[in-house]
Amino acid sequence: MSEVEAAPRACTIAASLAVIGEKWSILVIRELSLGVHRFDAIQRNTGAPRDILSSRLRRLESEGVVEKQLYQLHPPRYEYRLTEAGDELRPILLSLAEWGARWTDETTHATWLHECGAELDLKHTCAACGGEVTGLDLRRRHRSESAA
Amino acid sequence: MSEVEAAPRACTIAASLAVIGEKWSILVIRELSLGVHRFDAIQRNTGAPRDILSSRLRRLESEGVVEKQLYQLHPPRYEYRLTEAGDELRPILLSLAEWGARWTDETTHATWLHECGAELDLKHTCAACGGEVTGLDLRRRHRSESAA
DNA sequence: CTACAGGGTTGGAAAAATCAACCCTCTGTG
DNA sequence: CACAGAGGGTTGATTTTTCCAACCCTGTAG
Repeated sequence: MSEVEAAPRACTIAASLAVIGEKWSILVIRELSLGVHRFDAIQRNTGAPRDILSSRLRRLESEGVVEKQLYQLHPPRYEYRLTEAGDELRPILLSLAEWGARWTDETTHATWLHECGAELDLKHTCAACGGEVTGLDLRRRHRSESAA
Repeated sequence: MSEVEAAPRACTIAASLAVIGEKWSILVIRELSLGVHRFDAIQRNTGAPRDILSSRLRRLESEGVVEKQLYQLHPPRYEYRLTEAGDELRPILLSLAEWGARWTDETTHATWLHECGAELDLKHTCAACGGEVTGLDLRRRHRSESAA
């Protein structure tokens, strides 16, 4: 009778998706990354419905990824900026951009360039050993134990 | 007069999301990356409803990210594997995993380790200049012109 | 004969996303 | 003053997705 009931795998990929995995969220973050900070412009550039955009911005704000800043009183006007946590989503955007360029047949889109002028071509290396990261090696380790 | 009608930004991030951006898709790809290839196990490990999983696998297959392989006749049984395109989604998974570990308060999850034994800590560098990639620099360049 | 593995499909209920229209505060124009 | 536009949303009705539980089918094990 020990019904183990098989919970889904708890992992940080799922945890990330719980924050930014809803429809439109990543495109909103893309716009903020590109320096577009206002509701109307974000709405136009992403194509998200206004009500959904409103809801996503609130969600991202409550998750600490986005900050709302008053830039004018009378009438109050806000703009949205990435927090540090939001800024660190950049590698995700870059990886998505690169994959899409390589594996989708978008031909009319803009190209992503690195500041050096070269077309986006990322290398992902392990900060510890310097080796290229190829495998996905999951190991269970409960981090709460290091908190004494 | 000239109604520009402001189409949303065409970009490869959006193109990628059109392929893998639906709910559960990335978790399915995570499982395949981890070597879990069968319907039931993917269903248990992700927590996705069976009908949705079925629909996602078909979608990913038709997008060329996943391949369905018969591993037994009588009764016919299939397993799912990543194609080369699917395999190259790995950097996206890794970036998501890393961000989640740093910015979400998941404490009971497993940790991702590189094969060298160190905890996941990625460096993203430009293959051309070797410099760390920090900016997101979008430039319009129509690629169809180089196809003569 | 019954149970279980494996891989799904089906129908109905619940939740999300979409769309169009509206609201509110100002500022600028005639 | 009246009206339009910028900017940032909200509201209500409709359509799509998701979710859930139950079912189906083939074959093996007890």
